[in-house]
Amino acid sequence: MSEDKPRKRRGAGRVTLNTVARQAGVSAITVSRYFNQPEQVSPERRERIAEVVAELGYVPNLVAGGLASARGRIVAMVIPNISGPIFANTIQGFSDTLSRHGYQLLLASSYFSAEQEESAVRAFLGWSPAALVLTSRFHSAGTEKMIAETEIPVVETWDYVPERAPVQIGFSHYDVGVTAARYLHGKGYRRMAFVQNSATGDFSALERGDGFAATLIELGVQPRVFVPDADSAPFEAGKQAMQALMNHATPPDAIFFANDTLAAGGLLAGQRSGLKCAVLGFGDYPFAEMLLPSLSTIKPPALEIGVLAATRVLESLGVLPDAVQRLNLLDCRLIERESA
Amino acid sequence: MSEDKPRKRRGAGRVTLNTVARQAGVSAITVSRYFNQPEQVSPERRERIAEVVAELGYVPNLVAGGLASARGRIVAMVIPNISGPIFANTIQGFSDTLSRHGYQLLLASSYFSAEQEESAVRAFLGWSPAALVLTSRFHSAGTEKMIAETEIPVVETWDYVPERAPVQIGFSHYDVGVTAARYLHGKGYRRMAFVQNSATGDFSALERGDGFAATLIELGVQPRVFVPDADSAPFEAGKQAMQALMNHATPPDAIFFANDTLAAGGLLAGQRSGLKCAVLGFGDYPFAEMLLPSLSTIKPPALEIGVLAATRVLESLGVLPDAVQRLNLLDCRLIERESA
DNA sequence: TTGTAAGCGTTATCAC
DNA sequence: GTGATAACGCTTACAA
Repeated sequence: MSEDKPRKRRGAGRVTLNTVARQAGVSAITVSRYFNQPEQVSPERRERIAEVVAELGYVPNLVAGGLASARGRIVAMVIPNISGPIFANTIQGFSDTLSRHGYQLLLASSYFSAEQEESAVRAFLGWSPAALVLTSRFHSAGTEKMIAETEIPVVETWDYVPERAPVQIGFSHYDVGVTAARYLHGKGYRRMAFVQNSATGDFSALERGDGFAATLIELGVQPRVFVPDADSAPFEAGKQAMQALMNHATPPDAIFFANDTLAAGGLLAGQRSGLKCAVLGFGDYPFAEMLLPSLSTIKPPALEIGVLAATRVLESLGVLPDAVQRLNLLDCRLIERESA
Repeated sequence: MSEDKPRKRRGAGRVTLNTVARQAGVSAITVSRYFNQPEQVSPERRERIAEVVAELGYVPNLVAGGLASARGRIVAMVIPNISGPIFANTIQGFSDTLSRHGYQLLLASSYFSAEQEESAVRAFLGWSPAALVLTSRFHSAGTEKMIAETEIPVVETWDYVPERAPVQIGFSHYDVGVTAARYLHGKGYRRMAFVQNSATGDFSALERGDGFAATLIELGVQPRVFVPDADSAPFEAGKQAMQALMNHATPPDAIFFANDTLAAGGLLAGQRSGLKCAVLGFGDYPFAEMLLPSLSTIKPPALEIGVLAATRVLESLGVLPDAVQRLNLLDCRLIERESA
């Protein structure tokens, strides 16, 4: 109303939708439509508004828009860690797919801690994101409650089990263990061990171990399991594991590590001390092909998970057309290199 | 007003500040204070409000708060890429430091493209973030205009030059090149080459090369520069570089690569074909110590950059007390391993 | 195709 | 210490 003295307290004198509208000689809602349903605005006005927007350098206030429409173009993701090589590709694929459609990524890491995940989810929900993406199906009771009650789409990544309610995009970690066991057994190895992840809270890694052990038993082989010091550095934990296992009276002839960093540690420890033992990793981290011997490993569909998660989110938001067939169970690929 | 029939159109029947206030028998603003300045609310009411909040599972709507106060607890960051080993640590440190103080991270990647960076910045500004963090000092004109006009704090990371207006947190890439040249020269090498990054748009890498070349010339050594195919995969580009350089009539005795992935490619190519050439990388990527020979490299303060950037942001927002001394120029450390 | 009026859920302001 | 009231900048609903 007070057009001559618009500065009140907050956005004092800022360029708003109304500024643009006045300048263009239209109403605010028309400018709003220009941005959101341009086809509903006549070409002449469209052109005029475009001019004014450029001239004034107007940037739509998405916070206000989000409040008014109760749906911001923002998607929240909680992931165990950002810097690890494994999830980074998922984030990248997710973020890129989102931003290609005008959505932004709100990100936090949980470090495999259910409490940290819960607090991140709580904070995120306050932004009323368009969707929420989590990792794995292991959450705190508080998180479960929130995702059960929220109305926004929730997607779980890096996991796949039949009975869950939220959409899941990933693969069965148990089956990865099965694949590893069959592969090594098929190569003729008979004394096999699994090395757990040193990061506590990585339940998915435990599942890989379970699948591995169960399959070996089926095949008539008694599996051994090595548990590194909790929360020790993975590379060092891998070295430690290799040394400990090879000191045994009947050392293994093949070891399946919970991830490639552990495997790299094992490989190097074996290499440096002249031990002969096949090594299989999980992750296909960028360095796997750089090692000597190069590391055989199981490659999870990290990037695809991110892209597909974003796609499913955009579908349920109506931004993308619904896929006819929703294939959310992805494949892991065994990559045979020199180490096993 | 219509308390008996609150469902209008949007947030139909949602738990809001008012719901809590009514239930607790106080006014909305008191509940608001309970969250933002709890010390201004009497202990009895505080307790009562806490009960109601828990009972109703109330989550404050940060979008509404952001609109009302014109400052959301959200910080935007644009980084060349998320999945690369080099920036991942910066993001991690940044995100963790922020969330420790109740701020959330809005993230996008630019792939070293000034256009993508600009479009990300434009989208982000619409969320009126509390601050904006970019990478390097190379931006499009549009981005420069926006950061000049915005009133929120802008921080540039991974760079440090004296004359810039925005706060910069990082180091001099030119000086990294100087360090590399002096180090290799000091080790007795005399025929040296620099391998550029295969990713176009990585101007910082070019600066490292400049510092390297200029210093070598000062030292009386003529530098050679190898330029890989534009946008080829870095690991392959490194192999290619090594092969090409070693095929020369007077092959180099030491090569400084623009980053560790390139260096790893070079190292492996040399290793596999029995060539003898010292290799120095940049980045200290996680695999550097896993290679055979292990990779000598220059370690940038990736994590520290993220933490410090967040710290500076929080300081300028008044969340953290202003540091007495603001040391924004960080050190790179040369890590001597086996390869050089 | 365009406009008017009424919120969205919170915080700033000012009064008590 | 507490509250009434008016924004914040936009979109929904409805009308023209």
